[in-house]
Amino acid sequence: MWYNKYMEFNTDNKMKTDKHQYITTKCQLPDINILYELSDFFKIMGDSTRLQLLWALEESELCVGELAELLNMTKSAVSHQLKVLKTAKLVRSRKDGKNVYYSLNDHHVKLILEKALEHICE
Amino acid sequence: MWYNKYMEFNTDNKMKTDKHQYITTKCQLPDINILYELSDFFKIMGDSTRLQLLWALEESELCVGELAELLNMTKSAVSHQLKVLKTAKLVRSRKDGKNVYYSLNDHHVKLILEKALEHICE
DNA sequence: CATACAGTTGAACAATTGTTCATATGTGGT
DNA sequence: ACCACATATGAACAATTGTTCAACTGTATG
Repeated sequence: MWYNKYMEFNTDNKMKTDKHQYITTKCQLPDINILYELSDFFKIMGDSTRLQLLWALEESELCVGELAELLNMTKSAVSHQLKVLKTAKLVRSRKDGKNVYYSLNDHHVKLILEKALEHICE
Repeated sequence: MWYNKYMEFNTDNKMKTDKHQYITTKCQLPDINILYELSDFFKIMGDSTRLQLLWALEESELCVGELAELLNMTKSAVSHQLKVLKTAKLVRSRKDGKNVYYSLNDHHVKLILEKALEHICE
């Protein structure tokens, strides 16, 4: 007989299909909603363009054009991805004349990247 | 004038399109190949089904049927995802009669999940 | 006001993804 | 040998994703 403290996982897994709007609960034992938030977070990190943007911004704030030149991409593509990162609250923006400067918004991201790097590098 | 120590980012970004086979380098400064590996890792974590599997296996090893019942999924779907996790070396398997038992293969994963949880929970 | 530049946006497209279904493989029991 | 069960596999499908392109907003400058 097997038993597992996370047995209550999918008491309500219809939520997944309709773009799961989470019930915001305080953080304790990982329930299914937390896992949805977690996977959404990892989904955002799971793109090399976005990781490049985050790495670049870890150094200093940069505007869209600079980032586009740095990563050798169109401004449009960069802008699209910055929007994703901003919606996820991973970056913030500051307008200065014609330019919009982006910078990191969350100190956790760096820590997570470091842990993941340890994993990759064995 | 802007400058950034990661300026050499995309000296060779054709590698991205053809499913980037990485040049395995020892871990030091994050170069573009490391970022590809990182994003591949996050991609795998970026699915709630796979996260559920990992969480469940953190407790104890389980076989495919048990996991399927636990997550309320078909055995086929579970098997497919376990294969993804195994290919990524995040789980390992052990055959016992008709059953195949899966367990976590990497201690880093738990640490990363914890860091990410801290981030989610603010 | 006109122009040039910086950034945003939405539609379109190809590419990738996760699940389902049907089928195959392998194991133990009778 | 046969059957029942556990798992794996591949094709098919819908859904999601990232980039490109063209058009748009906004700002500075002449």
